[in-house]
Amino acid sequence: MARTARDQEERIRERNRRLILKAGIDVFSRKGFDGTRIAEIAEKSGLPKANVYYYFSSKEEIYTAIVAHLIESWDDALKPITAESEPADAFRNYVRAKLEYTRRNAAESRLFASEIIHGARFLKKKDREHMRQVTDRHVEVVDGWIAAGKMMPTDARHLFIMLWAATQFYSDFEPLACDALRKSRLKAEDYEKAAETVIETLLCGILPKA
Amino acid sequence: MARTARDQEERIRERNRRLILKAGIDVFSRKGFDGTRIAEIAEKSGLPKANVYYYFSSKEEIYTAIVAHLIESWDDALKPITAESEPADAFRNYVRAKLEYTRRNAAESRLFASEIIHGARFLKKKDREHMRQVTDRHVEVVDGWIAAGKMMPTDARHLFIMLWAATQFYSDFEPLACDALRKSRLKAEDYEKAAETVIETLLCGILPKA
DNA sequence: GTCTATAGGTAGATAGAC
DNA sequence: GTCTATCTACCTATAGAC
Repeated sequence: MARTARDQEERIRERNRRLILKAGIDVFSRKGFDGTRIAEIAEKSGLPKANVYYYFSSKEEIYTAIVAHLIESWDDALKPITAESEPADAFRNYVRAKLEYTRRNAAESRLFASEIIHGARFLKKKDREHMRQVTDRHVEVVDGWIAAGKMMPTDARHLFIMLWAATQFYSDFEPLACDALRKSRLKAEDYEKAAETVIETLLCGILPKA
Repeated sequence: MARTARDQEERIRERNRRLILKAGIDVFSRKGFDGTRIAEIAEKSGLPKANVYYYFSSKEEIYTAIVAHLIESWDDALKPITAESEPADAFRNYVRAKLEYTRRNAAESRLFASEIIHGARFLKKKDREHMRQVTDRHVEVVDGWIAAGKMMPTDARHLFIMLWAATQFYSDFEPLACDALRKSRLKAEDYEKAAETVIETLLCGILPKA
């Protein structure tokens, strides 16, 4: 009986934390850290403001919890780059997975972009180091492909920056992407066309083969 | 005599407005719109806070003045794309000019990026329309090159998004670029290497020529 | 665990003397 | 045109009853 009651409380805690984080992603991504009001996060999550402070001791704590969580989530999207795969397949899958992920998690993506643009004030050293190491591993794989003659010699680090930039753009800078495409909103098919263009350009370039 | 005095006042006005806008770019780009304090802009420009309000009636007015101005400035960087030039030369020049511009105006670039990420709240309709038209003209040129067999068939709009994304990234997301390149700060030579990688990939792709 | 009320501090904007 | 003092509003965070 005591057992059940405690479980019940634990479930409520878990649920409320989730509600707060979800609302936080929404508000932080639209207003930025300083523009965000705890009152709005409270409202969005259906809790009184004081309850938000019961679960998180400060605005910063909510924010950093969100940032730390989304960095973890990215590791999945980056898995296609392994030494066993062929470069063309690996990059195709990478670009598709990354675009699909940012499309489905546009708010998180924007929140992170804003955090970086404003100097990565709240990005934990540990998380940055993790990202650096993931990049290092991918660079090694690409350098291996180049050494094996499977790819043209290229700077792998700049190559990954290019792919990251191109795939993030559609969600992070959606108003610009909409303007450039002359659409009022981006749909799944626009992301599909984006993937095609990025992949085709990346693999073959734009000059005629002649 | 009255003439000289008025000119003198006009010069002072011009100078102070400039000082405020310059300080504004610095602070807004680091802290975002809501994170920025007028007191800090005043301090940076060497004026008392009340004087800032003498020249601009609100925080928003300073901010929108900055945004409107930097959109104009970009037109120059985009000039290399004209129908008379060859695609390879045009893109080479475009990428170089754009990277050079963002490197030299990193703060403005970040300010604009932050504005877009947070929904382009303060971007004037007129300015957006101007940007759309510039894109349209460039798309026409590229489509012409494709029709003339000077380029592989590609979606020109997505192609420009890709170039814009890749060239903005180094200044806008400098902390990420530094991490990816394993450098503590970006120098001119890093932008040079970026230009090479982007141009080479764009023109020829990464697959071996067989 | 939940919630009302409020303390405490800060920042945008203005009044008004010089 | 310049600047000090201040008004007003709002927001983070907490106290303390239930």
